Amino acid sequence: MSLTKAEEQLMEYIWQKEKVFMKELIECFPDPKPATTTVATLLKRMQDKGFVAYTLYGNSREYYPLVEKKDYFSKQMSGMIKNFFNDSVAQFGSFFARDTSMSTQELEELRNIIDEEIKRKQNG
Amino acid sequence: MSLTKAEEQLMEYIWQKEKVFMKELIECFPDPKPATTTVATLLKRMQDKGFVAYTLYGNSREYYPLVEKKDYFSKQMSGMIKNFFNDSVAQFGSFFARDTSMSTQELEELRNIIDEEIKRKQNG
DNA sequence: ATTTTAATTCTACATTTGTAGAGTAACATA
DNA sequence: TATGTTACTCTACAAATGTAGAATTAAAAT
Repeated sequence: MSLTKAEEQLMEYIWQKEKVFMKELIECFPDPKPATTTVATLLKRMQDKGFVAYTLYGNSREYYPLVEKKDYFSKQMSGMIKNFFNDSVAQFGSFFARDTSMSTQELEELRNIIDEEIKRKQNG
Repeated sequence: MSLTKAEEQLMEYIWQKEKVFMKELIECFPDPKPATTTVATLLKRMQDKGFVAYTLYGNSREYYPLVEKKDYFSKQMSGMIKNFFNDSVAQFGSFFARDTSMSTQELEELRNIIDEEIKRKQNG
């Protein structure tokens, strides 16, 4: 199962904070901030889906993610790559380099990252 | 505005075919195929959203995309990058290289693509 | 102990999305 | 031209989503 838009937004704040009480979460939102009940509903649904859990402190809960951002994101990416690029990561990469408006500098930075990654994989 | 999951699936077929009649679209789906009315509804909504248009041939319509796949996809990516990577393409690239399960071969392929792209940009 | 405050649950409701039946219009053909 | 065929529109409806009021519970403050 996957997060909806509203849940995803909230999840992003949770990932940022690592651990967080509802009150703090609401403060993360720009005005107009959602009602506490709205956030509570989303948190509930996210628990049901297995994305967050909490530790009880007194009467309030400190929420934390059960799914890592990178795993969630990877899954999202896989989905897109599957749908749009015939399940070929390379085809996607090609698209990404060509058709995303990256500056030369950004491209070079990316190439360096990839280079390092290749080396890292070759060594161990 | 953006496409829903079902619309996106349909759009993918339209992009593949470039021009297509509803009948052919339905054939694209795996069994169990959706009812014609279902596809018709989706096509209608997609027209309203400005994603497809059609040419009339007799009493039937040949649909074609108004939005290019790469543009649509770019926008999707931008959204994700904005949400998950603080609007930094490089940060995304870094994530992509490190945390997506790409083989060394795929990474090398990607590096070559990026290299070419850098050269292309430097020349003209 | 009583009041205040804050978090959680229950319930609700409008909107969006996925899906399709029934009816209608137009075309093909006997 | 009557009849079947196909595509489209209108309408409908269940499920998912975004949002939040009312009631409840529990902690905190006085």
